[in-house]
Amino acid sequence: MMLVDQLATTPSAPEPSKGEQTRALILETALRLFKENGYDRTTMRAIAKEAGVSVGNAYYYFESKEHLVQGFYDRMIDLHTQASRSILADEPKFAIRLAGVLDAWLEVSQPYHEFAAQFFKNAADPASPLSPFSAESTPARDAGIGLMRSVLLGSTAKVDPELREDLPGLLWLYQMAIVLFWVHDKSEGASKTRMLAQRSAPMIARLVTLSATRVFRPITREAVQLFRDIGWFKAR
Amino acid sequence: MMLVDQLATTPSAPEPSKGEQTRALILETALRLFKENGYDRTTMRAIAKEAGVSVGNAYYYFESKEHLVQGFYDRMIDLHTQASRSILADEPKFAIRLAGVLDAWLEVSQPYHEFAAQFFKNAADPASPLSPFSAESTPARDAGIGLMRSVLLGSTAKVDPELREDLPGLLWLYQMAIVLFWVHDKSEGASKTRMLAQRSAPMIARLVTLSATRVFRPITREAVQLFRDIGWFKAR
DNA sequence: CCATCAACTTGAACACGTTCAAATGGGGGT
DNA sequence: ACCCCCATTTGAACGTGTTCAAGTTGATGG
Repeated sequence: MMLVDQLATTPSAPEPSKGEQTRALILETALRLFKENGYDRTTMRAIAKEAGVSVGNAYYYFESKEHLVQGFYDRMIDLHTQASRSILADEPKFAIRLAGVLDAWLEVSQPYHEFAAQFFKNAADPASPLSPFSAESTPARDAGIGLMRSVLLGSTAKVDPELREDLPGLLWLYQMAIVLFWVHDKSEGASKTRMLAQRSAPMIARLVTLSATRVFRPITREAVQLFRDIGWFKAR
Repeated sequence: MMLVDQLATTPSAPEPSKGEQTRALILETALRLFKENGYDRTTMRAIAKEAGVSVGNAYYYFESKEHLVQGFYDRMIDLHTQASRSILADEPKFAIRLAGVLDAWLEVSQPYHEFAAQFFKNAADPASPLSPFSAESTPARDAGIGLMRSVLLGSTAKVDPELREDLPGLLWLYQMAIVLFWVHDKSEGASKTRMLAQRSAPMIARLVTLSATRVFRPITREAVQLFRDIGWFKAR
């Protein structure tokens, strides 16, 4: 009853059924404990106990401990999109838009650096639902690619039309590379990753504009064709 | 006293002490079971039982299940180096040398594809000794970079001198990207990865030669400087 | 020949993620 | 009021990687 009030903060608040309440309670508890104590040190038993339910109940709503992290993913994407809004609205230059979006990501992710590093191994497992390349991550991946699409579309950059459609997917891959570096980055405040993002973004931007020039178009198209042939842009 | 004898064992002088025998027995058994049944499905109890020792005994010689995989790494590097020997001896063109070495890697790794995919999550964990970026993997990493160095040095390619020293480290990174793709590759015989390697290698080669041209030198140097500034070539 | 000591070996015990047969409970049909 | 159904909930039990106090062994010095 009290819980209804607590959880009725959803924007549209459609149906806070009993099950949904329990599910939300477990998820909230899990994310809080993950942030407080880290992923590895947070046991399913602790989550259940803290949420006031049984272990089995947590497994009734979430297939595994990893699946609990999907909720974290969704939240991060939300925060990232929100944090990117202003730069995407105001800035016309592609390089700055790109750098801004990357910086926004680092900003919202910073508090979860340790947590992220801990469960990253699961995310890298090809068989894990947490892998950014997995079918389960399709929504998250599409959201990320969509963000890169608006980085491109809202800019004044001239791009080879052949590349235009597939570029967001490649930019997302570029972002994943930066995330990979970030996870391994132990510098204070991830300053190395920030440097990497701020200085590599203009270089990427230069490559993108170069792709439209006569000399480079063949090379560009060869690369894009290769990505297509290995199924990079296909359903995953 | 006894330790002196035990540790004074030169590479060629065999000193099959009791401990070393047990250690080798456990390692051999583990690698065989890994290959036969996969990493996850091979339990420490099974390894111990098959080797005719106790579980605790296995932990006396290997810190963890993951540490057993270091032996696998070492073996792979050995096989890879050996499989690359002929192409490195005969072929002068950089692109073909690079593609050949990548193909050699795929060839020797193929039988372990499933096994590799299963423990790859551990390898991606920044905290794991199995991470290719970890301190424990320094010998393996150096061997890999060394192989790329001989790909470069034995070729006729002209490279910006500024880049020449650091290029092997970047080529190794390129190889890691291909390995990452390979781990996720579910196509028959990893045909997609083979395609990726065979077609991307010449493109990399073209980029490398372009790096020496007047137009590209500034861009090249900017990129190399960035890698240096984020500590890519530094001790890890 | 014995005592000693460190290298080696043991297997029960621990904490974890996960499973599942059984219990619970509330809402709808009669 | 009753009963049934099924979503929900329970917690003991399983298999795993890992730990550790205790035991065994074999060489060494007396």
